[in-house]
Amino acid sequence: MRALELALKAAGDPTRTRILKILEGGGLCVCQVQAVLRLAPSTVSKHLAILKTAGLVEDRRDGKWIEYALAPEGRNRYASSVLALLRGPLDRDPAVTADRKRLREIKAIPLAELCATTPPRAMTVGIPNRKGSAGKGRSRA
Amino acid sequence: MRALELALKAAGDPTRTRILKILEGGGLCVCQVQAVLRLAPSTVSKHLAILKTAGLVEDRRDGKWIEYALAPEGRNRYASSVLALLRGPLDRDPAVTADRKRLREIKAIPLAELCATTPPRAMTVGIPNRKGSAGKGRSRA
DNA sequence: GCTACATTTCGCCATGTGACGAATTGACGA
DNA sequence: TCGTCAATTCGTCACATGGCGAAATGTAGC
Repeated sequence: MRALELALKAAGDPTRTRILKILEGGGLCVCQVQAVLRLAPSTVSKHLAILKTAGLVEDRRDGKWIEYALAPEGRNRYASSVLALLRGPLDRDPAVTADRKRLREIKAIPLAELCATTPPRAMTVGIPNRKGSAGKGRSRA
Repeated sequence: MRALELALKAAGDPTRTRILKILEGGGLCVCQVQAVLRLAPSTVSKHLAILKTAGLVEDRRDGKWIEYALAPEGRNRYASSVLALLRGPLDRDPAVTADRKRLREIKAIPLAELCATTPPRAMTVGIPNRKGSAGKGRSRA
């Protein structure tokens, strides 16, 4: 039961669903995923690790980058089913289409340039990162 | 995206998976589910509420009991898919077969008798349930 | 109306999870 | 060899979740 549970829980998180949906267009390196989601690298990395443990994605080193892609059919019985479940119906979801749009822009940028501009806050245009009020998790004193 | 997320998260919990699997044999009232799972009524009720919110189950009042059953096909697009996902492959899972065995025993008991004997400790063989101290989750210092 | 009782809601505690920044790891290229 | 930099791991915080018991809810039957 554990394997199915892992797959369902992995896919049941909105951030990870977003990741799976943008990976439908093909494998991406971590910094590309990060650029689309606009989350901290450590956060993205953890989500990817969870998806990998659940068998939903696979990683492959490509030079200095690591590419993540949806797990191929047959790799994991439950994974394939869960991925199939996401395949069609969410394509009209605003969050998904927005991420896809952003992904297209990001794919146009060479990897070296994209990753270099990630740390400061290159394309995180609309996201002031909210000081500690209620935005996300962080809130120093 | 919310609907799919709810369905996946609801099904991604082991206790709720157990519930869904025992409901595959047909609708059950809360006290029957509780007797199979051997969990507190409030806990079972909460799980059922989550499954209902996710569209995976439906409830129907039947006299003084409330019967829960798997949601029929077509009721909720994602729910049907998720339920289908659970349908076959888990049938060999030890936890699932054990629950099914227990369910058969429990179905043999008339509802009035079953529910009446639930509070003290009818078939909760290994579960004393004494007030305060002997519980499980609560182990005060 | 009142009682009985199946179920739900509420309040609580322990644990899990998602987010972050800082520090660590591991390839590539100078 | 050593620095650089993508990615991961570690430590922490705020919040969500699962479990319980006690109290509230609502229906059936008196």
